[in-house]
Amino acid sequence: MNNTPKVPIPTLERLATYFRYLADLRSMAVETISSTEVEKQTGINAAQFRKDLSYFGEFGKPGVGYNIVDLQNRIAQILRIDRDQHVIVLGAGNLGSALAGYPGLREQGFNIVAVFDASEQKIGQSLFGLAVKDIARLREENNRLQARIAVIAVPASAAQGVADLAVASGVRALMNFAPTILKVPDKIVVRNVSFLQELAVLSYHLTADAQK
Amino acid sequence: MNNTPKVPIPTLERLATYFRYLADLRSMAVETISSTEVEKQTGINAAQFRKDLSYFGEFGKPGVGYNIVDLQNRIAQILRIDRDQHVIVLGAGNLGSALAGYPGLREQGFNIVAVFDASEQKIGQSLFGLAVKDIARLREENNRLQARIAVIAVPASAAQGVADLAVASGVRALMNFAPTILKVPDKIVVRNVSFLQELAVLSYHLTADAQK
DNA sequence: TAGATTGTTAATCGATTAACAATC
DNA sequence: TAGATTGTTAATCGATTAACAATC
Repeated sequence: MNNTPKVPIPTLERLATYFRYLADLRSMAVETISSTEVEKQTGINAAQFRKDLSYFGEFGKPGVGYNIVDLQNRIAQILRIDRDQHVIVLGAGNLGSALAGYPGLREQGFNIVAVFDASEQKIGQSLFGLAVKDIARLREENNRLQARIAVIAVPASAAQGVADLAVASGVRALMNFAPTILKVPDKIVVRNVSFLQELAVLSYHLTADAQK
Repeated sequence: MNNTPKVPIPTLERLATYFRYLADLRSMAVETISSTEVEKQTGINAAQFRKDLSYFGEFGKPGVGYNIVDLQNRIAQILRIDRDQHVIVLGAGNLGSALAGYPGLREQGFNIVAVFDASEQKIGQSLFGLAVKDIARLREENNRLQARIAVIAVPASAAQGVADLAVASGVRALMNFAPTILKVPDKIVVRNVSFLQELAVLSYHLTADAQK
């Protein structure tokens, strides 16, 4: 029984943007906002904004707009960031360490509960108050931690193995920083973050004849 | 005179993926590859692959496939990663430091030439062999460095100011890690990397009724 | 009530994929 | 030549945006 009519990924991404934007408005003690005002300030088309929300219900009042606090709460519910989400970081290199210490995540309800690594030197070290754990013990540890989201921050050569281990340990969603295509079971969601891809797009647009 | 018929962004992103994938094949001493083989190994539709390349010319031989070395070189040319691209990192916090030390970038032709920060304590420190420079001197420094790509790794509150400074210093492409919407002149390209967005999409898909 | 703004339908735009003639 | 695979056109799919009746 599936009543939500398949929400586009871009809509979910924008929802996260709205959430943050609403937090800013909230701190400025604004009460309501209209979709045209959203467009002015974020550049996201007003119809787009209304359409995005329409996948999940009715949130505004015709003639008035949207109550900021209410809307932010509803978006938090939709994205399941109204509760704390346990996240584990796999790989305690530069990137894994940076993520473990990134304050923005916890603020938004993503709670990094453990960091794992394979290196003898790193295991046991403290990283922003978290002890680095042996990745060989991921399964036992996650049995206790119950994290469903994992961040893969290991070298490309190790990424598939780590992903397999994560899936076997009950993880259902992966944020993958390794520049490699992961093979995972159908039920598992993967988001690839590729610095190389981003830079390549930028680099392409630097060329003279790529100008619009 | 614009002969390239507006290339979709997803095509450029996939081009970066092909580039890396071809590097792997190359190290395995494979000579040629067909689009169906690409589909099998990467999951990217064979027609998609051919279409992506078709924006830039003809690269394959009917009945044979694509020469791996040639194709990789051509893609490098298209993305301008055949030459070294100078990149500056703005912000020497956890994330900026991690990026400065990320080996994958240099391998792909992205050469981090300097790191800038505003903090007294950080200026002058060494980061993976690079001295952290005073961001107040960005303009003079980049006059010499001539970087056209900048990575913004500062807190959201500082991001717009840093972006303005970068643009005034000759930067034309921005990779923005700050969770904020940057206002920049039309000519400037921005790619936003939002960990929050990624995690929100994952988080949403953990819910039972989000299953396809 | 008149003015503003919503939620939604329909039109548009753009990207993906299937099909196939051309070609090695 | 027969078989394989390209490059490209046309069909499909999906996302964005404009338009507007409903409603505060």
